[in-house]
Amino acid sequence: MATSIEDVARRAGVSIATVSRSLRGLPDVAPGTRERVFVAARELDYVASPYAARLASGRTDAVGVVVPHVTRWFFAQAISGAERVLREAGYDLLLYNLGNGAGRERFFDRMPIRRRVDCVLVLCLPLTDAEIDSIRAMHVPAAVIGATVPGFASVRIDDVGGGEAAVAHLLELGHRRVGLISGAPDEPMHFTAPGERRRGYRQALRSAGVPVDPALEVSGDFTMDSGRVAMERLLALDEPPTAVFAESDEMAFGVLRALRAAGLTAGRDVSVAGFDDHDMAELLDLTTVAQPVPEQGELVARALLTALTRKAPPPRAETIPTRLVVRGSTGPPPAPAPRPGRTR
Amino acid sequence: MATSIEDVARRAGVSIATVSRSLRGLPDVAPGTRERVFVAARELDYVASPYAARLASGRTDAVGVVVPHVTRWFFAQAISGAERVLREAGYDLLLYNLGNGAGRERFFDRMPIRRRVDCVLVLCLPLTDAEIDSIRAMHVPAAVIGATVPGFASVRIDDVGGGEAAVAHLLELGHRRVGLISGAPDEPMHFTAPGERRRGYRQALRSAGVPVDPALEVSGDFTMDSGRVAMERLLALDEPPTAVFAESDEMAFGVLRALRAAGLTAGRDVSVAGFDDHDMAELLDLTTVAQPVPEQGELVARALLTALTRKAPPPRAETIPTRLVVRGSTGPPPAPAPRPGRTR
DNA sequence: GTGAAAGCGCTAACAC
DNA sequence: GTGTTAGCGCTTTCAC
Repeated sequence: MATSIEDVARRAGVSIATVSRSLRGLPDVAPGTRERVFVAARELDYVASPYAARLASGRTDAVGVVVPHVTRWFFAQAISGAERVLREAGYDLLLYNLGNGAGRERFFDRMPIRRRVDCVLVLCLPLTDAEIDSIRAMHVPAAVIGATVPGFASVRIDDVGGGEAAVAHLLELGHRRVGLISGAPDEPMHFTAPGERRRGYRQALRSAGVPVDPALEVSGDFTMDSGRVAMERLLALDEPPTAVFAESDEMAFGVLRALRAAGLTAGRDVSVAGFDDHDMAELLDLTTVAQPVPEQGELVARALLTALTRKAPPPRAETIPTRLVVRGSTGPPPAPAPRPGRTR
Repeated sequence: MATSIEDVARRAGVSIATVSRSLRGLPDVAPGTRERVFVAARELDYVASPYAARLASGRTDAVGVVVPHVTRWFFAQAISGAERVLREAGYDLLLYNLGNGAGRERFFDRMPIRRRVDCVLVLCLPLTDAEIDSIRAMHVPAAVIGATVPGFASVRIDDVGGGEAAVAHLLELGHRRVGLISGAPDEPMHFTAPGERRRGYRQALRSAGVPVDPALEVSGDFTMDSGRVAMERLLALDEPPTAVFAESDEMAFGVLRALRAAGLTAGRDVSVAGFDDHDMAELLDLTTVAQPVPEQGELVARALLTALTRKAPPPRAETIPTRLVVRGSTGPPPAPAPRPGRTR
């Protein structure tokens, strides 16, 4: 078997209690003793069994990270940020990738995460009430990104402000018919981004004295393909918009695709603004609202660590700012308006 | 505290051994007894403590997954494939995201993964000999994707064939000056993809009777930006290539960017072929060599599970085929050759 | 400052 | 088919 704490104790000529204390850096160990233990441990290439430690201490030193899809840009970014701070703090990261709907159901049904983590980080954005209850039933600190859940710590961006900035930019360029491609505002999913970005869109219109036209608002589901379909719908309108704000870059990519298919050029014929500043946004020259995703992962991880150490500090909901990145996909409306008439 | 196996035993009127056997589905339990145990467990909402089980059984039922960057498309895809089969098989997935070079060094130095997993899946492609030794020292089954390591199970694609197919396609279109943008062939990293894709490139040229011109081969490092820089170098040649094969889509994206910056159109002025079939390849209309990444993750995970159950089946190195996907970024060379002269 | 000993909550022999 | 019991390898009191 692997070398155990007893082997180290024997070699260092001390008791296993002293070995435990020394190696964990606890006080009340004479410097010389500690040194002898370190040497013995090194010589034996000793590593404490984490599972034995967990059993004895009651702590798991592990955090569960639940994501819908590791493959989606946003989640991968968030995980990497969270992983860094958790790992640094000595925590193990148990990954639960939900995948499809069936996987999601299975997870919340069986809760395989129970009893194996000290806290949970749920990046699974649209959370139903039942799912939230399942997490709550674990009785460990929990945190989310991009949503606000009572009792959970959370980190999110200023979605309203971001949406407003994007649309204000389009309006400043002279656009008056600005389309919106929103994510699905499923309720009660506690996923507030779609609704808030839309609020930002409307607020910007109102501030500019431009009437809100429901015909210009189309729903997608945050995938590229849904963006393409939505844009096709907008292009089919009698009076298509001269600019579009997509609530995510991936949907904006779909918009770009629809434009190309229609023989239109982004930034000239139709302006397009996205949201996220996806890695590919720069390549595609997409104007977008940048949000620092790895940083959100870091922040939420730190919030979790805080919840773990201190005595019940009420979970905070942090909001961090976004930044408009103007690129080539937005420009003034085409000189000869596609149709001279205005709705009103 | 949480409800323990004793609570269940008491409630079901049996011993803890019977509870253990019943819940784990072991034989030699009377159906009625098992049922009573199940009911009691359900009523108490009992979940066995995984860590106690690990201590007692010696198995960890966990696998460590080591990746350089979760955020890179390839790794995220591979993880999702592997996660699915591991989770289904009841394994926990411990994620180790190396991040930067420092993180990598720290990991292989401290090996925080020791004693906590039954096997390791290393997606960390370019592996040094020292790193491989660190993994070996764990004395658990290990597997890799995209490389071949003695003693480790592995899954990879036919890189030579893929590269050859891409370049053959370009040659068939009539191109005679075909550039190569390769990944860095760092040795001894055991990461064979760059070299093999290059071999495919050269093989295709030779088969077509086109001489290999070292001036047309430039190195990148698999990032988009390195692809952009490499393409700029190729465009600066006296006789720039009319077609380019990039060893990864991300580098090909950089190529597309360089072309646009130079006022050139992909597929008309210069043909571009990539490798991977990245999510964005379709949007960017990039001809590429598709490789099934999640499937590779699944396969390698299954190989690991096999290594875990059966008695030492010698680790296999599997190779799976690729598929050429022709899109708009490749076409015949421009009719009036940029420069009429030919090298030879 | 250090050691002895009692668990932590299971699994796995072994006995019945 | 079921129960008893001895660990698994630590942490944590509590003495000294």
